[in-house]
Amino acid sequence: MSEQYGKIVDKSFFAQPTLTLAKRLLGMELVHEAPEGTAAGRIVEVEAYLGPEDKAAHSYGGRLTERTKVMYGPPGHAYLFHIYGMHICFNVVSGPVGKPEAILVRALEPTQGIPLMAARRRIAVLQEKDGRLKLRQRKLLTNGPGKLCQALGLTMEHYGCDLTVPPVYLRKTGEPLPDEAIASGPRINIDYAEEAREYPWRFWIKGNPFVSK
DNA sequence: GGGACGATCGAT
DNA sequence: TCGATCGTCCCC
Repeated sequence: MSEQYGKIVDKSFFAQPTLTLAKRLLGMELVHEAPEGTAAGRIVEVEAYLGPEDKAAHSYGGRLTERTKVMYGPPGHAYLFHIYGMHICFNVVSGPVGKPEAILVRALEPTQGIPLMAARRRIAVLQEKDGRLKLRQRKLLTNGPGKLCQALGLTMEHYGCDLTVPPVYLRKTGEPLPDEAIASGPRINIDYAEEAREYPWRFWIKGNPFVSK
């Protein structure tokens, strides 16, 4: 086990190119300490959105609105947005000040606060004899960008928060994953993005069962 | 003021 | 494959 285990990331961690940072996020934990309890999961799937040049990005063409403004600030903060009128997605702001890039977290492997996550997701708790949720049930908690926000209790109140301090932060779990353990491919649900549809900017941990469908 | 749309989810 | 559901954006 690494001596880095359990440490919260510091600001310098975010000073790397967005595609590199996206892969470095894989394997790290996203944690939310809420009044009702702490919930966390290991990041197993992400997508990078590279600002003005990327037709799939909310900041395409330098679009600057109340919704997108946090992406123009320093990296390591939370960009959350509403989607389809009923879901929220969580992103890590990336890129230097003035360069509006972000990394969408698409799926987690639950690690802490699983009963709390199940309650938030309103999933009936079917347990094994040892008290753990069945794998099939644990997957339903966080295998999608909207699901993981609901499970962790992330809301628009967390818009812009600093991910190097509680209540929402990133925690190291060991050494970075080797490239051989990482798969990549086109991003999901961006049919409107023309040539950007094909960019292989979705990254996930090979073979991990908690990756979204 | 109003219309169109969406980095999703869950049921069919 | 499709409908739900509403904040955001942009145009009128």
